[in-house]
Amino acid sequence: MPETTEQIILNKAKEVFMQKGFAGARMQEIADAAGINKAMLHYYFRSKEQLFKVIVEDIMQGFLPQLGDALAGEGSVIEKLEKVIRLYISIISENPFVPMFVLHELSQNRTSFITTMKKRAARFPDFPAFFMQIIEEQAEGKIKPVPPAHLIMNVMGMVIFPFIAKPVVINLVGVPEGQFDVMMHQRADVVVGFMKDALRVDGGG
Amino acid sequence: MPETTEQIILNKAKEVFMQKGFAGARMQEIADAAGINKAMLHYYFRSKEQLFKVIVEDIMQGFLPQLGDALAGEGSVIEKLEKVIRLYISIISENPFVPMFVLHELSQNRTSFITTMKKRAARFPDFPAFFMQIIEEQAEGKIKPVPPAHLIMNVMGMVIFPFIAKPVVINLVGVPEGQFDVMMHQRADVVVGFMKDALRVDGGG
DNA sequence: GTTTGTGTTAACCATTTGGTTAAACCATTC
DNA sequence: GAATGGTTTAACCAAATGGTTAACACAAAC
Repeated sequence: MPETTEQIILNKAKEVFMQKGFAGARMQEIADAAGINKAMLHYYFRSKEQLFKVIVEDIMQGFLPQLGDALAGEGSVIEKLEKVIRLYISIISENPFVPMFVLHELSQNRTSFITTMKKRAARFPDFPAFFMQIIEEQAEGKIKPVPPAHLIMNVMGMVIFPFIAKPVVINLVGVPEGQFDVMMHQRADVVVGFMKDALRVDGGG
Repeated sequence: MPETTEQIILNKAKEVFMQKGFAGARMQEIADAAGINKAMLHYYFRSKEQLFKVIVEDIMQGFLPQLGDALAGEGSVIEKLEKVIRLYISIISENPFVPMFVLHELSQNRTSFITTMKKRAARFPDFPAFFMQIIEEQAEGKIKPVPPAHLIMNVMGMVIFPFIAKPVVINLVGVPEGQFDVMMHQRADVVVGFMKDALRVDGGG
């Protein structure tokens, strides 16, 4: 099955946008990458903004529902957090540019994508429900009383930050480029362990 | 003492570059913000890249040495990490755009700033030395055996990530805008506690 | 009060960039 | 095989953008 032109554009545009950001990306570069004329971009997707929007939503569609699933099912808070950690490290490892891209564009609020997402997505992460569960387990003394919002910030930070900061880790901390991927491989276990140790209730809470 | 034109440019350019990134920033916008002619920008700083470079180095100069100091002095690993957490949350709170800016531009490696920094800076963070200390304390059984690089990634992730992800926290997690600043105020204590609990060696390690 | 040199401006320039147009291509339909 | 309609191309366009230039302001030096 030969890829359709539209698909080729979408894939290449995704690459370019993710690495350069909206402002840094050039329609000509996308066209070149896709091996087509620049006019085709406008034929299939009206404008740069339009193309960008489609891609952002496409990317988010690959991330948010999975988070929603992980938080929604059965299982204790710790089990769910472990699931989130392993899941996100895994999918980010295969899409290492996504976090920086999403967060950077979000910080420009060029996209009101979250509103868009919420509308269309069942399987949108239900944080209030998860926060409730956290509070309950903390009341039962099953886990340490870390404020829910802080807790998920801790976990998401530990998971996502290294990918965003890869150049810093390599150049500033001094981890060799090859070593980095190995580290990310071990990382799921490390973060899971760290999280469990931090939440463990032992002796005095 | 009236601000010199050069200083005004520097300050305004910093604002614009930090919020829009290099690619998104416009020389005209910087000129307008500074209340001067666009030609003045080139009079004082030759080119956009030049101006950008000066600003990046300026910003880094305000961050790296402090990290270096915190890691270098006396004190246990936990004490140093606590110092780092409190210090960085404090200075990032006052410069909330810096992390996203630095990390994004770094990911474009538009700047070889780290090389530049290393050359000129005494007080450049000495990670190898700090890693040694971590390994020693872990060998002595004072703290849990988390691989050093992972440990600082954990801490830096928990500290820096929330600022980078502010729009996500507000729109996705659902924290009200005003609440966010309050949370960041509490956050140093939360992260310090989380880190200590995770590193505590109790009963079985 | 003229010279001198820094600071400042308005006008201008070349290139880049997102976007458009009109014609050509080409498979399918009649 | 002519007509149809979606696809593709080359050429073009206007606006934006980084950068330059030549003249001007103006205080200090002479």
